[in-house]
Amino acid sequence: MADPNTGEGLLFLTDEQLRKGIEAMFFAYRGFTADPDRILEGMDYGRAHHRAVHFIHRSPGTTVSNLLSILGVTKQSLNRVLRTLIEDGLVEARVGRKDKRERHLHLTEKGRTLERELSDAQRARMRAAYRAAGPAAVQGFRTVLEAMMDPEMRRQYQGLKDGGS
Amino acid sequence: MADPNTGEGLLFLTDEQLRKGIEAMFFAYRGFTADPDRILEGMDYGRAHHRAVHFIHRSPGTTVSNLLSILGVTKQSLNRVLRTLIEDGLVEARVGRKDKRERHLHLTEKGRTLERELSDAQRARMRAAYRAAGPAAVQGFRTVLEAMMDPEMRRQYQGLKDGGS
DNA sequence: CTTGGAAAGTCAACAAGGCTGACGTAAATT
DNA sequence: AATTTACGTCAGCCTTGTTGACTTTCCAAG
Repeated sequence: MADPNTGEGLLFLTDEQLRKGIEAMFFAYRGFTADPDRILEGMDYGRAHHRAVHFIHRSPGTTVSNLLSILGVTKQSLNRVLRTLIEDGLVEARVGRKDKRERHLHLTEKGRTLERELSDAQRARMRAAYRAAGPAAVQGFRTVLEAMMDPEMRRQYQGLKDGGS
Repeated sequence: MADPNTGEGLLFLTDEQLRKGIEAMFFAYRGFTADPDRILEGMDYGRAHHRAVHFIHRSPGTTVSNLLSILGVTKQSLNRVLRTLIEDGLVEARVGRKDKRERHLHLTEKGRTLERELSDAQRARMRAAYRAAGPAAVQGFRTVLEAMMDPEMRRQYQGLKDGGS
């Protein structure tokens, strides 16, 4: 056991352990999206609307292209979602003051109500999981997830200043 | 600070921390699926085929209904995927010996080749993340993910005996 | 002041992968 | 013999992603 590659220290890198991690991601993500999905079904909205509402809430006044790069979809795809949200009065698109080509996105009161409903549900599950796992586990959870992201996404994740208007 | 609810010990349960966890899941899952998606694009296959191949590999001889409950989709949806995999010679469906209604699913050599390519890519990212985060973080990662699952999924995740034939 | 190009929006067409409902068949179970 | 189970299939629908082509607006550089 002089060889560090055969020592106990690296047992967490075996293919079997990695497979368990992969499956954990798969099953956990299902749980992660289950509650908002349940709320959304019945309304005319889906997961794509949830994501848009979430990130507009997080960064009020964000522009369309900003949102595009966060969500990683095409503008046509986002536009379809955004249009219904604006038509239904959940989102307001304000023409930029400095650059009038830009649209700064804000939630209306109605939009904030939906956002709260969705995020309350999602946070409730998250909170239960965090509480059950404890602070040390949560720290590890965040560390591994961050290491799994593409560098570009990691930048999106870490830098939330944004804002503007 | 005699009240435990205001102590430092629960700071990891604030809404802000939970929001960070939610976004970490979102961005990490994108990274998680990126590499297999890249391999699959160009072939006639997608993420659904990957999932089927993964779980058939994990539990050779599993039945169709078994797979249905693991993947959580309708039989029509799974059938569309399974049919192409069988037609293309990646998966073999053997009629059950004891119960001839059942189809026991196995990967062919060709199927194993694709499985290996996909899981190698996915494991590579996972391994890099694990290595960067360290064993303690990995332990926490798994603990939190497990706590996030629906109870039913947790059972699927934990009990992998299965097998059959 | 003109113009090139970025930002935003729109139309059309298409694909993957979910879903429901209805129906058929073979085999096991009662 | 009747019912239930496991599986397959046809048809049709929805959401959410894609590409391509085109227009309008408007900032900024020449």
